[in-house]
Amino acid sequence: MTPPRVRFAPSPTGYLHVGGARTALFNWLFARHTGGTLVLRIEDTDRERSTDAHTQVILDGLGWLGLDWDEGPIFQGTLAERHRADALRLLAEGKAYRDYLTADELAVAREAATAAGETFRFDRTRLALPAAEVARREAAGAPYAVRFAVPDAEIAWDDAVHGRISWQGRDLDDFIILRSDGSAIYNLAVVSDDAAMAITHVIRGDDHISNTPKQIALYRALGYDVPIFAHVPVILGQDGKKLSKRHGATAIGDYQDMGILAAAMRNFLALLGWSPGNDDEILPEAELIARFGLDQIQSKPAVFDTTKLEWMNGQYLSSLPADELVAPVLRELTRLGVSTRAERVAPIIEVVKARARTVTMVAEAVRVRMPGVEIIREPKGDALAAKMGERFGKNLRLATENLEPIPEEGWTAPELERDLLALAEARGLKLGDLMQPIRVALTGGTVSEPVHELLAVVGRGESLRRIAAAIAAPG
RNA sequence: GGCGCUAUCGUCUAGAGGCCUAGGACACAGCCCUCUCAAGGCUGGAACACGGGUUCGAAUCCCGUUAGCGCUACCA
Repeated sequence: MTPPRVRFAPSPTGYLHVGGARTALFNWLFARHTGGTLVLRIEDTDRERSTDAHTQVILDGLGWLGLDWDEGPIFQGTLAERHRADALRLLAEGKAYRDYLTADELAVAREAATAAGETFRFDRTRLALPAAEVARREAAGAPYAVRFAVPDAEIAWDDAVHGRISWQGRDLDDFIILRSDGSAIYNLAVVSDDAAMAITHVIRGDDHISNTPKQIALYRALGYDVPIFAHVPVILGQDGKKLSKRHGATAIGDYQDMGILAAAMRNFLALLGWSPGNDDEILPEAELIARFGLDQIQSKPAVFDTTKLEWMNGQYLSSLPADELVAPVLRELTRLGVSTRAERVAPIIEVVKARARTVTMVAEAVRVRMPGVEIIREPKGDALAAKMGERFGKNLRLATENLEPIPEEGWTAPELERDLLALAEARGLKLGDLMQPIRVALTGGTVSEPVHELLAVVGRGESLRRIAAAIAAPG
């Protein structure tokens, strides 16, 4: 069996939507799983709305997700001649016909039908102009559109995700394949391209189901092999409506900005509408590729759950080595206006990553642990100081007395832990009463990694300075 | 309106006639661990849209109803 050829064909009329990204991911997983070829085709035939900037955003988004392609990007705009030739061939073979009706005349007919409470249908016999009028317009060189004569027969296919889907040709209008300006309409262009590119599996959004019978009719009329279709359901927002800007982040770039890791995004998107068949949730790239299959794609739409995405991101944050997080964290720190180096940041990431759900949270935690930065006092930190009253400052002074003698070389997590534990023991202090004030002094808040690790990562000088400041300016 | 698609916990899903008094994950609640918070562990509440069939037996097959969504362009 020859390896499959699939394609991802976005329109550069906007950013890369999560739905589009998932379609791309499914195509990519299928290609990688089967050893097939993924073609990237940019469908830029809508000249009004297509822009190079959008194309770039889409390419960037795919790159961020780690999705690569084997052929392309091919710009559909450059293929117009072949589209036209296919349409003209259909015309020559009598499988399509000229329609001299102008767009305005068509609109009038449509309105009339709607006003009469009827369903508007393009009726070949009823709407067609009288022969004399056709001849007159033809002689005058009037522009015409080309309509495909849909055969009155059953059009059915075995969809890889939905099973058998069947339509009656008579339920389809004779649709236009060539505009009066000579350019091809989407349905024809897609068929022409997919056939020319020898695409074997069309994996695309559910919203194309109703285009499929038209396209199959076109494949048949043109004598091309009909590919296998796999229609992937749409992604919905929390309210069950199609995911849109109203729901907040929908562009793939938004998630990058939110501090989502590409690996987590990929994993999450894969599980949205696809299942490996068992209870596994965390599936690294290789696993995804190994287990992916069209038949495990869900046939109903899925609601996008940002909370679960963040949970998954937290899982990746915890398990990924700090080294792999340095780049995204550095990127985020730059956005926060902090410039630093990888060597400084890596050890801090190591101790804070387990507690974070997003790269943004990691970056913020890293920032707070760097010398000379301003500490933002959190309400909980103040509340603790207030609750402890005098003991807050007293315990901090006690801690200082014990920590100050520790030399720079001894300022390590194990050493500090031993020292702090001994102090609490000696003074009969509850561990929390000793540790929490230090935590508040160093971070402003009540949550962090274990205090000895925190002290180690912040460093001797900065730690002592922050504790002193907290003693001087209590809650 | 017509045509088509879909229907398991709040959400993502497992389930391809008996293994289902329906399993897992997120979220939620409680407990454990613990200097805090995460993580982790344990426990709990929570679903087969409805109605008919078929069958010894149905979440699983068929039909209908309801609901949601998509298309119905000289957009893609």
